[in-house]
Amino acid sequence: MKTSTLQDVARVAKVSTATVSRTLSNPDVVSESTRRRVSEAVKVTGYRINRAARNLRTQRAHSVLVLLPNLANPFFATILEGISRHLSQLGYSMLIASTKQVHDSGERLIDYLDDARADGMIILDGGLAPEVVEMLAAAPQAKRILFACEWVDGASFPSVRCQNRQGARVAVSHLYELGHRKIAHLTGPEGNVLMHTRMDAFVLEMAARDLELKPEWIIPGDFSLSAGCHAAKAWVAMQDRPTAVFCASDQLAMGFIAELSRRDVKVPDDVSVMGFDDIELAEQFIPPLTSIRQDRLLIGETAAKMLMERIVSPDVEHSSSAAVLPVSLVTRESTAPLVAAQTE
Amino acid sequence: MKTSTLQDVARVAKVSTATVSRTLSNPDVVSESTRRRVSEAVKVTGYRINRAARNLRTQRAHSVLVLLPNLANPFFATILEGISRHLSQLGYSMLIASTKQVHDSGERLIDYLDDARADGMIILDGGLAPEVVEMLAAAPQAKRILFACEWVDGASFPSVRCQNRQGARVAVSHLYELGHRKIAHLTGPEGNVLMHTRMDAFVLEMAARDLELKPEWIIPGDFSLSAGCHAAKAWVAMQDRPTAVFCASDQLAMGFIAELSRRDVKVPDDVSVMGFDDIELAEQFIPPLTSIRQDRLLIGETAAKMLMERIVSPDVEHSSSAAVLPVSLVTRESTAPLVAAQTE
DNA sequence: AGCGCTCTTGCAATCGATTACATATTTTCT
DNA sequence: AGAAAATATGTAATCGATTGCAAGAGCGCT
Repeated sequence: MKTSTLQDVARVAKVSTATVSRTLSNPDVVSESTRRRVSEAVKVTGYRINRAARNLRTQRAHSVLVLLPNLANPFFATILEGISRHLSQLGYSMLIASTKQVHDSGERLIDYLDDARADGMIILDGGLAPEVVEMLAAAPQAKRILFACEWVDGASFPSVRCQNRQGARVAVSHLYELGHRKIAHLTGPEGNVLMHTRMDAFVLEMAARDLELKPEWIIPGDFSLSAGCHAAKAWVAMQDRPTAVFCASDQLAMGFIAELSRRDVKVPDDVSVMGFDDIELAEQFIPPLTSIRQDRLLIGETAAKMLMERIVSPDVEHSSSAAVLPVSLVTRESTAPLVAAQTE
Repeated sequence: MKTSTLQDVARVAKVSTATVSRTLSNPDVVSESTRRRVSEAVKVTGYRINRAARNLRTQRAHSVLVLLPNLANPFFATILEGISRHLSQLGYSMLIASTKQVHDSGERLIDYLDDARADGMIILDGGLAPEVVEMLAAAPQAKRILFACEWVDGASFPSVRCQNRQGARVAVSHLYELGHRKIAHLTGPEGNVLMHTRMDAFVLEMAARDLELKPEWIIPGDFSLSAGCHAAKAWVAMQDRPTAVFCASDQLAMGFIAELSRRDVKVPDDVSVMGFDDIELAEQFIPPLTSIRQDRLLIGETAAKMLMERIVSPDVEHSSSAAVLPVSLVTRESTAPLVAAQTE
């Protein structure tokens, strides 16, 4: 009933435990005949390696911690899927925790790396407290930490991100080509790197095209549906209304459109709206949402890949410290050419 | 730079490693004075326990595997949050894998329990292949497996679920009280336990109220948005249209409403629609969705709690083998009283 | 035959914590 | 005072796999 150990296999195969271990982890060094005997013995005994023992001996946890701001945000699910896919290929497991929870429990993040629970860490939260970031950066394990999606300006951790600036540029360009000249931007939360990056690129692109940009056309939000609703009220109240709104997230766009439709403002007839992220729901929304697509599966896989490279060979110099993944415009029905009626 | 071990602490505190270990895990048995000396030494050395070593010695992984059908489904996020919350309180970690991925990688589920990677397993997927279920049930570790949300009929694993039948009854009752007599049910995927349970309870409740139920009013679906869209087409095509539709999930309801609105059918004016689950989005949807609420955080916490009890004391008889959590009706704007126009 | 080489294999130490058992010390009770 | 009980601490085995080192076997070459 008890699971069998290397010793059991060794006994059955009539070899030493060393030989069994080698057969399993490095088959080339053992002879053909013992290899067969051992394989047979493994089958007979139903041997499964004991990971706790291996982890202790090899000083590896064979798992990676993924840290999210908030587990309940569907945006992260596909990224996790990508991470998990790559990790399990390499025999690694994925541990999940939320920054909030870790913080509340009084645990220090670095402990996960310190106490042999995880070999590395993928952080999807750029909003860590500065003292936490500093502590991580100073730790000897800092090389096994990687940021994905979000990042911390000034810190030197490797990261995976999408072309946020390019996304904002493409968005403006798309709306411009539809004839829009008065374009607003509904932003993410103050202090968030993505919010700043996207807003910054938006402002620059507007300027590059010589488009007027009234201060009130930068509407502060926070990526959430309800912020989108609030923004809709602000938009309605403007005397000089933009004819198109570029939202920093799909959720914002959905909230914005939902509130407008409650007030009988039609999208895209009365105003064009686009989002960012291209979450699953964007396609099903009414109207289907024009958005900037991020390949979240690829983000996850790339993050896992980069991190694992650094874990497996900590000493080699790793080329790129930031992978920037492409975004693309997905045109759907929430944006439309400017019509005369709107400009009146 | 190397992390310090029990030995280091023992040396500094001038006691044996045994004493240090006791001080940390069972402080009551050591004297006040050594306790202080050890605590001091722990602080000085910056000691962190090595979990791999402890896991090996105690034969515990101090982690639990959570198995989902699909990581990308936002429905599970809150449940995970609940599980993780409870686990981390007890110093346990949460490992995540998707059934599909495990299957594709050729790994056997039971291996996670066998090889000291996890002490227990919470399965959120009732659709496991029968041979997999059988294998799990036959394993000596079967007592450390628990199902949540979904379950497998006939298998004897403990489980956590919500009052699915009660939910269906409350739904019919709600629509009935609004005056509806012709009520359709849009189901989940064929073969899914939730689908069958909810449909079954729906049919019984309709019969109990002596309401007519045409076969075509049971519309097959699969919990997804797009199935909802298809169902809407079916509804439009009916000669004798139900005035209310009870959907087996919120996503179904949203897809259903979205497609109707494309065809200028108004909800709730022309037809009342309600969902099941009360996902975050239900409230933001247009119109805000009437639904049957499941407390997903509680489901997660309860599942973790029940499983941990069984892991910590495997020998005591555990009272309830199935926790059934309450559901509640959340009335919003997608359901309305029947009006004369609809009956024509 | 004897030497050196390669290829296999075994011995035994090791990773770092836990804990049964033994021992030393103090307290309690008659 | 002396025995018994209670308390505190140390000794050393143990969990199960990995791996440096040494040794044996087999081979070719001079």
